[in-house]
Amino acid sequence: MDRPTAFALVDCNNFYASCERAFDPSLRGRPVVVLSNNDGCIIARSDEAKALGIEMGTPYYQVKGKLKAHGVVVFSSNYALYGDLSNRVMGTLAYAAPAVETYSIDEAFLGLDCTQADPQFARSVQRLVGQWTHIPVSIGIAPTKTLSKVANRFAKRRKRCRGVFRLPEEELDAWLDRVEVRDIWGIGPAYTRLLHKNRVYTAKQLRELDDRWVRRHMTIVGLRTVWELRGISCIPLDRAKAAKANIMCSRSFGEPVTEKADLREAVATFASRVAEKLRAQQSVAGALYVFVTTKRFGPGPHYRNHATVTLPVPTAYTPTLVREALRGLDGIWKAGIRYKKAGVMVQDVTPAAQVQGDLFASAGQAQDASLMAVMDAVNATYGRGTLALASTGTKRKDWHRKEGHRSPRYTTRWDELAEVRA
DNA sequence: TCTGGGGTCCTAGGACCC
DNA sequence: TCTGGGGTCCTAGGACCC
Repeated sequence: MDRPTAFALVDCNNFYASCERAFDPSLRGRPVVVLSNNDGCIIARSDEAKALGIEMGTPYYQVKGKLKAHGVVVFSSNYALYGDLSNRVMGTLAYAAPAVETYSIDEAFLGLDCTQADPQFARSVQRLVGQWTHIPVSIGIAPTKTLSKVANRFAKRRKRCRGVFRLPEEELDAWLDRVEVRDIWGIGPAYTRLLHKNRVYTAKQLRELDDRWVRRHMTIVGLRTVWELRGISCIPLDRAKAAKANIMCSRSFGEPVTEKADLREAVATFASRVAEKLRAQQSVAGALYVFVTTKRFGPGPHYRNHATVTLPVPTAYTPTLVREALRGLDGIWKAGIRYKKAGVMVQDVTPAAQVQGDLFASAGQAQDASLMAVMDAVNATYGRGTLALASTGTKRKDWHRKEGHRSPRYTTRWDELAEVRA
């Protein structure tokens, strides 16, 4: 179904909170919130928690007392659980509908033909997901993806819709008049400011804007949004999820890190996690990026420093990625700084199949190695030059051209500690 | 004291080549 | 002496998403 006649956006309600609830029915009807990494801030709220006026993204410490006073059940996040339940929801959707695009951990677009573009069908999907996964979902139906997002908002907010809403094409103007521009998919804070400055406040006004003006000030992306609001589908259903072009693993630290050994351990962990993700999508990376930052809030100075390391050979081999990440870290680490966050990102990611030789096979061998074993290997080889790697033989077309950019062997770049605007 | 962790796409401008 | 233009690749930065 390349050209569906309509789209449905299926969105899990309060997903993380619903996941916790799916496993503990006694939580039904009670306010639930889920916290981010390090229990830093609130990233999910059940309806009951929302009703108490608890805002998304609020730092936990600011509302701790309030949560306690209202008997709110608080969870640290459990991404393994959420990922698992997400897979079950998506699996159910794939069973129920012919064309599914998994858009995020808690959202999917369905491509609908003319027999399915009605609330009846959506209701049956909603029921099935509820029965099979215990996750409540809302479904918005409309002629384009952007409008299905709008429809989904109404599905969620209008109680009598019970989570299903089809945007009536005949009355589009009247409905879009009630949608603020900031609530449109694709319109963020910067475009909201720009549009307000030009006295555009609603989706209806946005879709009446002149194409040339939109193109000039909001790029082609903004123009697509405007056309989609007019009911012209510009963003197709994308059923195959593409391999990631960048893969990152980063964390904020609960306590500031000042010891180099601690930072090395963290960066080694991030690099090995990245290597796992890389292998999971059958890819190898050509470069990696390491960064460290101080805290972002409160009085300065705030610093961010980073290094890019071009790998001699694209690889997904854990010890190599860990070693190179540590090499990058060594270039940017400075004593006497309280680091609050660090991360590793691999770039220039290509399918492993494009690189001949046994690079990928050898990567697999490291897959089950414990982090300690990896660290041992790293420590054994670190600073002694290269770890023995498979041949560089390759038939990749653009490889030889790119090869020119890869000399000398390590094109490591690191910047002086840069002050970040507070 | 305490503030998430991922990603994508587009554009402008400079380097370089012919 | 005068003085080109088209094309590609790369990078940084800005916008957005969940």
